[in-house]
Amino acid sequence: MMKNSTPAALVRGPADHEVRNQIVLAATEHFSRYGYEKTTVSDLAKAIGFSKAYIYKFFESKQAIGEMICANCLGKIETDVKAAIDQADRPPEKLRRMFKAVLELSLQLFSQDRKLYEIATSAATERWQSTLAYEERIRVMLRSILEEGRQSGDFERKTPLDETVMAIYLVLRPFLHPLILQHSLDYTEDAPAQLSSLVLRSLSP
Amino acid sequence: MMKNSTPAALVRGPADHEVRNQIVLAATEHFSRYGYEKTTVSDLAKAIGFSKAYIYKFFESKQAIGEMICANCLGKIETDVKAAIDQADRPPEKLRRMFKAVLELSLQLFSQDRKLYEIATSAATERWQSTLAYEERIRVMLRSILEEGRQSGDFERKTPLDETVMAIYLVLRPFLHPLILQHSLDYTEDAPAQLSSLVLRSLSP
DNA sequence: CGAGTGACCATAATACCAATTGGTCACTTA
DNA sequence: TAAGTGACCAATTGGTATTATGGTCACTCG
Repeated sequence: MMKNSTPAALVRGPADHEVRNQIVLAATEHFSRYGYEKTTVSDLAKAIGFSKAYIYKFFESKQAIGEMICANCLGKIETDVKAAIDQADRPPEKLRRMFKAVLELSLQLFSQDRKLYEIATSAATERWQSTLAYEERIRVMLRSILEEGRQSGDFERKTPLDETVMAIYLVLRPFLHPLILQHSLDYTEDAPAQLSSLVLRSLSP
Repeated sequence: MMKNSTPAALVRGPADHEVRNQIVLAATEHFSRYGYEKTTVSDLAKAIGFSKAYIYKFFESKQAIGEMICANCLGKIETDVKAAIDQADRPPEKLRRMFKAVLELSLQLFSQDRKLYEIATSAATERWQSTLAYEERIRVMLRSILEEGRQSGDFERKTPLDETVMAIYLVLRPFLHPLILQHSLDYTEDAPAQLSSLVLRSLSP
């Protein structure tokens, strides 16, 4: 099991350096092919033709490398979710798409990049920064849809915004959190539609 | 890991027998003190002064004994939730209390009977009958509140009842499912109030 | 016949030791 | 000095020999 101290600088040494990219590249390759646990830091070193010690000039720990890869992964999902939202122009539809996209993309990671999914699972379970940041960004997206909807008159304005954001986030969470998602597979078919409908009903002015 | 075939008779031999009760009693004691895994069938046999083989005259397997204890446990929660609901007289308040009670009681089991909680976790993860039945009973409770609320005019009547039941169940699930609840501890403070408010807003006619 | 069991089996858990692994540091070399 | 490393350590992990466990069955005995 890994440590998870709170502030912890994850990277060190030269911030923008060719070798850092090589490490990230090799790690992405290895982690997604053999898995995070099965990949040793020496493997990564060998892959880029340097010694293991040199890797630690760039990253605080193996977990730090994992966090980087995980952050990329979640960043990809976030971008795609944003794209899905942008395809709609009215807040209610945006919210529907957000639910649908979050679930589909998470599920896709689960079924197509199982190894990376395992990293995401560890990250969520052990509260890596990458996950915390991702969750926060999801809440921000949620809030901005709500704000837009309140402005446009699509959504009610009485309930405190923070509370609404949190409540909807809690509804979405089982399909965001990799570990929980694994235990919600039975419901992935209808959940996004049913839940976003429920949420939208609750938002009606 | 344990098997989990679908229909499986869990008990066998004489349905109502002194020894069966002794077994259940001893199992409750042992499981909640030492945990399900750490308790061997021989331990139970020793506790009631019979041989291990005799226990198998009453139960199909060790898991079957676990299911019985788990069912008792969940049955207790269900009863208490029912009691909490009955304290309110109007459907909206019933629903609020249901959310609150479900979370409080699950949380209580988690913090006070950790060992039994572990059985419930296995049961939920491996889909024991006891869990499936419990979940179904929760949905039934939900539905009856909804029906009452629709009849009384407190709740809207447009959305198909089944869909509403399912959606609300999905909202509640993270706090019902022992494994998921463990990963939702951060939210237990405000979740029931916020979520039941959201759900009630969605039910308003 | 029926309550109850000892002996038995396949598999799962455990205990144990050797090999790896994450991580550091003094050191080389260009 | 800065890029890069071999050698080293404490802690995990992997492999394995052994034990314990879930479960069955032919059998006893009253």
